[in-house]
Amino acid sequence: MMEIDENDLKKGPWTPEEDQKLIDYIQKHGHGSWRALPKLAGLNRCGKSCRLRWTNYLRPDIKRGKFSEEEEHIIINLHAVLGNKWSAIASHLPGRTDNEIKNFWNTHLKKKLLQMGIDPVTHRPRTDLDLLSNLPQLLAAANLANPWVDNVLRLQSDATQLAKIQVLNNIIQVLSSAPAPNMEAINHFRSSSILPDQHQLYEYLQMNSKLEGLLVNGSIGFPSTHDQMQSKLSNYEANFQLPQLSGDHQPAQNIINGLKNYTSSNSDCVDQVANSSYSIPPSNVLPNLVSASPDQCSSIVSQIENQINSNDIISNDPSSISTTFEPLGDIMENEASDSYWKDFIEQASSQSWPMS
DNA sequence: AATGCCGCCAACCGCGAAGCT
DNA sequence: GAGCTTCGCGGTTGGCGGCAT
Repeated sequence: MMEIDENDLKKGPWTPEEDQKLIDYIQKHGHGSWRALPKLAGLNRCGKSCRLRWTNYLRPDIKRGKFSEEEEHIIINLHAVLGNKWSAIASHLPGRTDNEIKNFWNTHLKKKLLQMGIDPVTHRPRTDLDLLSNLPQLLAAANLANPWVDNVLRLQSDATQLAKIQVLNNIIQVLSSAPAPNMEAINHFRSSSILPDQHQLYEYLQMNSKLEGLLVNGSIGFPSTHDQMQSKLSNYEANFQLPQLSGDHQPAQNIINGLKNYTSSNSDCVDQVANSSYSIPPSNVLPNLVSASPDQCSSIVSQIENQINSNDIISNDPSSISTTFEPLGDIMENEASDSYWKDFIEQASSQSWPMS
């Protein structure tokens, strides 16, 4: 425990006597040179150890005890902007030291954010999926010819519908992660006249995690039946109470309505595929598929793939969302019976998203 | 009661920046 | 400008206490 280093300087925990010596000396003389201080104060410690003891523990203006909820919010929000700049964060919290904040972050806040589904490093919703980068595989999945399924041809068209739903599922994930607070967004708020308070920003972070949780918490990240899909959407709708940061939530509502309508009108398809021996793999582990589809299905899929490749829409950059929807809209236009699909894509792409 | 595990947090360590000669 | 010293920061360590077995 207690240790003496090679220069006979004491290390380890400070005794009350040592604390008192340090306090007395600094109150009388100020700390001056930390290197010279221990000798002058009669302490058998190195200057660095004295400085740390003073700045992290003995300073009279130190606030001890539990962090308040407001302090928590401030730390989280500042961390989103500043990263691990503990001293910079501490400067916004009178009475708190960088060491204390760092410890609090590592032992409490980090876990809390993870539990909320927020990546404590990026402050964006955690996602194990590579979102739109799965799109080509996903769409290829519509071109099904699963050797384990007897009624391959019927399932092929069903799977096409299902793939679309999963595309929408991914779109929601992209949208829900798009407005995650980042440097730019927070700076925007700072300079704007609609500066939100810390609580609003915090609620906003929580909202992101709710969205993500609803979408990815399922065992395979996708509702397996029509009923589950509808139930998920209802939950999503019920939870969709974004803080009023910068306007309406119409895009999100459109998406929810769109998915509800779409899954309603295709409930047979969703249930059939889900209940068949064809199982929907996790969206990030799509199977290798053999092309053997009816003309219509095959043609749609290849068009989608071509469009995706030619428009280079695979991106994790949230700012690319609006352009992402444009080629999809064009593609869907070719399927006359799915005019709603196109409307939905257009609606989603034409509306701006809060904070984006 | 003894033991092991785990979370918390004070303290240490290493490194880079700033200041001084 | 180079070399040395001092300071401050962020990452890591290790002791302590609480809890489970």
